[in-house]
Amino acid sequence: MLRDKRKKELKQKIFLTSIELFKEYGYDNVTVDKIVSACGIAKGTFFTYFSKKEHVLLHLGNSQIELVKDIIQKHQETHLEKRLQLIFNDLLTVYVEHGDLLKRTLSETIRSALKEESTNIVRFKEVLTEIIEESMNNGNFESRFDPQHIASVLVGNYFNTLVMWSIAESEEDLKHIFQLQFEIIWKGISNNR
Amino acid sequence: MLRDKRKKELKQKIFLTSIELFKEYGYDNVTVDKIVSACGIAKGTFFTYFSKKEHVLLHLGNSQIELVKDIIQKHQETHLEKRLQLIFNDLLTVYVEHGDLLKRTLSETIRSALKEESTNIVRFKEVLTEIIEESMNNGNFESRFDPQHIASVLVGNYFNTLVMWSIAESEEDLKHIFQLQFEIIWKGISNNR
DNA sequence: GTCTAATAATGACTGTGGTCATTATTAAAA
DNA sequence: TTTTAATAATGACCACAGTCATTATTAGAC
Repeated sequence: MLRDKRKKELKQKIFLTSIELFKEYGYDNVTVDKIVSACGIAKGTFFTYFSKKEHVLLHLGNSQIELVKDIIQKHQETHLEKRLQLIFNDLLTVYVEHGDLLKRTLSETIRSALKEESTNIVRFKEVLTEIIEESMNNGNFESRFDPQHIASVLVGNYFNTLVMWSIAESEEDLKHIFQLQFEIIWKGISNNR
Repeated sequence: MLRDKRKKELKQKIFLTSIELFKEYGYDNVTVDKIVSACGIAKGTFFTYFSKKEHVLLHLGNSQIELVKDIIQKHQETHLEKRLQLIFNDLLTVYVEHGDLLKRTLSETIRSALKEESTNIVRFKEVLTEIIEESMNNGNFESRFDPQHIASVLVGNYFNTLVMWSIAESEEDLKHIFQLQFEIIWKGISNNR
């Protein structure tokens, strides 16, 4: 149907325009009115596509999480540790590309996870749980811990790294810090005694 | 000075009244006007004490973090693992006491950490770093990892547990889940090979 | 092509967070 | 006690996110 196509296009247009403006002027300095006039639409229209202004950022976050599946497909490494490292590495890359918007997206992702539906983070955890179980079933990985909790710890560490890095404004490489912390976690996860 | 005492009292009054109202009606359903009329003050006065409505929640979060030092003093256990468990356990207790407000406080804590100053989480991490270093210097604890990163992983896991638990609305006991994940992390941290 | 039902766009309007110039209060100086 | 300078309280006011009754557009039925 033509209508559906147009809708997708318009949503995308609003999304891209918003992001562009956010990057240029900062989230707080961009009013919905500005977005709307930049798109050449009425204010109400914006809200038929994104019920809240913040939801534009969530859309950004979501599209990242959508990527998780692709990224996982991409890295068919059998060694779980290596595979996880590759996956997280790709995710961090995508996140960092959005520079300053990262912080805002990050807090909106967490906030929405805590408020409304937004299964976002939960889905992420589920996907990780799956590949951990898969590795366990294939005999490529052993652990005395529950895949659920392992996945939870991994996700927690991922977000923690992003948050801590953002706060610190550290010059240190994000991926490097993640690597260091992943090492600690991995030692805890794996069966090496 | 008399003035200073009154200021503290008023701030506390605004704080307590707000929290009470939030618990009764939910954060979003309590307008600043309502708080203000419940306190018998003018709107502007509210904002001389809390520059944003959300800052009331941060005050709640902060006062928790302030507790960290007391809690640490309280548990002078020499065995680091045990000591950390006791500390986190106390923190979780305090947090959970605020029930539904927990989620909102949590996301505001993270959000503010990412936005403004709010060294909150950073301070928490620093305090943990200190006691880890202390234990290392006393020879009570050995690890091949950097205290900074260990503390970071611990803090990450603490918040992660809270977030995941809040999202899941799990009936499972928060402390139990934390315990399971702490076990994983601790195995990663400690020198046992 | 016309009619109709469903869906989308519109923008005046509202509620609420937050500001700021003005007024009131206090602590200390004269 | 009076004066003065600093600080706090006030509430009319503003900006902006989000709503909703109304209008315009589209897809399909006939």
